[in-house]
Amino acid sequence: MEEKKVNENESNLPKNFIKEIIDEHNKSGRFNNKVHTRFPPEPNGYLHIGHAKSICLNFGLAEEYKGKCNLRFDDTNPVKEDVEYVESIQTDIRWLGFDWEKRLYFASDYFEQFYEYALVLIRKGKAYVDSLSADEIREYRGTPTEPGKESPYRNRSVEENLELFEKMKNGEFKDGEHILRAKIDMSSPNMNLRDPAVYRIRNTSHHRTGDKWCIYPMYDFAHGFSDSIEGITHSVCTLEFENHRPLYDWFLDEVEAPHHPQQIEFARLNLSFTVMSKRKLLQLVNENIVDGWDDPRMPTISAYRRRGYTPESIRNFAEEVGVAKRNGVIDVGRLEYAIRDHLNKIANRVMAVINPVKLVIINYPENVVEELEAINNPEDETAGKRKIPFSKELFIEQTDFMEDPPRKFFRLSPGKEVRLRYAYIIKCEDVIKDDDGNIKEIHCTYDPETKSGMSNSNRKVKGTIHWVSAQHAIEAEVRLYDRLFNSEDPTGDKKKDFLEFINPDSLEIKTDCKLEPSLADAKAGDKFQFERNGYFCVDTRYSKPGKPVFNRTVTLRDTWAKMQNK
RNA sequence: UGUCCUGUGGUGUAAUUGGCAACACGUCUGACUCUGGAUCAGAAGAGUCCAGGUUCGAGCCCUGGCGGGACAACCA
Repeated sequence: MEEKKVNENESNLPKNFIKEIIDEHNKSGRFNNKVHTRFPPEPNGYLHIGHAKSICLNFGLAEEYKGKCNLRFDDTNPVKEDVEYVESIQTDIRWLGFDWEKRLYFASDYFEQFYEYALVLIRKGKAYVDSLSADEIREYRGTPTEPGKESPYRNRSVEENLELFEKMKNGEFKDGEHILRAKIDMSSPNMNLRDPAVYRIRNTSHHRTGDKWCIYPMYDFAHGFSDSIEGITHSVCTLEFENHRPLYDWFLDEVEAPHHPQQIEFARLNLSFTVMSKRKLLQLVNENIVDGWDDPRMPTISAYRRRGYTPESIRNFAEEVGVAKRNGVIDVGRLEYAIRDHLNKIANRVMAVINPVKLVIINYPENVVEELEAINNPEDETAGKRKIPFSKELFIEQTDFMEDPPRKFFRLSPGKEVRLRYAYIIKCEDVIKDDDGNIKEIHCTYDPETKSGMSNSNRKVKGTIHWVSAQHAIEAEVRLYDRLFNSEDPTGDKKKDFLEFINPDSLEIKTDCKLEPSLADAKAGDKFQFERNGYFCVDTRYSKPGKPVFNRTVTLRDTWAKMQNK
């Protein structure tokens, strides 16, 4: 047999258009076969799953091509930014499993250098101080289909521009009084080239540079230079910056920057049933529609972490959805698939009853407790086994019993048999109700010959249900989370606000759940599969010793529920 | 009535650069099962936005349409 040889420098991951561009660069030697990327968040909010895609892309590319990836905060707008965010962002990236090593940078570290570049432009006659108001500038800019017109201040002398810019820097003006603009082309069909703003006056202190500056550079000016200074080869960003690329290149060319990176744009992640814009997420937080940035219903990385998602699942998801330039929407079901897939392999199984109803085995002796053996994870032998107590009185799931069952109902109903997982086959003999007709207890008999593992325990029954011994059960609160929106595209309806699509049932709190006793010492963040229910984790905020709170990460695939929906 | 980007099963990505459209999720069968989970076996589903052209041969190339997206912050 001929062995397939895999080139060590070539990964087995699928190619995307960015890797193809990199391959071409490597072939032509444009960047000396180096790959150096960066993830450049603005510290003005929490990272969400869309950022996760970008993080996986940038760090992933670096890893794959044996290059490096920097973390750089794009902190050029002090009025919106905050140190709280620079902390959370680092936490989230580390949690995802990426390492920027010593390369933690801030655009604000380069303010001095940026200022020098601005002077170069002014001296070349490529930038000027404009004294129009913001409103006037907008009017002069024209529209996408009409050319703009030049500012009356456009032809100030270099000397005057230098002097004015100096005064801007020295804090001699109020916000908005003047602005430094690049002198390009007011009639360019690309709006970004119509004399874009370069430096604006902000008499605001910056979270890192304090009061040293009262002028701050704009994104387009600062970003390319930051990339250049750091030796970035491939500056990967989202599609909306496509029209900015000519400007990115213009700045670098005009100051004759020694290193000129390649900007590459890809389609940002859109998820169905989800809103992703920072503004809208902030609104959900501010209006207390959710319980903070890390509310498990949010699409933020911190929320997914709290909800029980694993870094691996998010990275797999990012790899699976791929990278392209076409805008599309990914089905949230894919994210849910990714976390089920991972948790299936690593989460220990456990029995927990979320909506309990009492079940009494009338022919089982009082005061007897059996210790039954249960498998922790059928997908992982090394997870071992544990003991579960069994006794006369149990709790089972309300939904596992029906007085009047439909066809194909494999669970318990009067006169029918079912297996209690890891225990016996039981038969429903009687149903005890209160005066209002609510089921209080279900009475069953058990067959002692059918204990799990016994030689003649192989009798076939249609269903197996989970249970918890009543006297041994520990009580817990369980939070059942569902999608935050009940519309596939909450922002797609122009006539309705996205808040009208909030799913009123996105959180259901169950307070009298009964769990098997092994869960007594579960710690915050621990993840389990509640058999036949879903994956759950111990909440990191509300769970207290002796008063545990579990979050539902995701349900199990449920073909029974699917059948019922038809 | 501009510029740039983009159109491939329901969804998302591929197609060794011109050679029978593949993979994943989803959907549907069936098997297995002490989780209606997982697993296994299989199926349906696109002829690649449209119309021309080049070619023995086009999802890939050319021409012209049509659809979708982005751009008018002193945000990033």
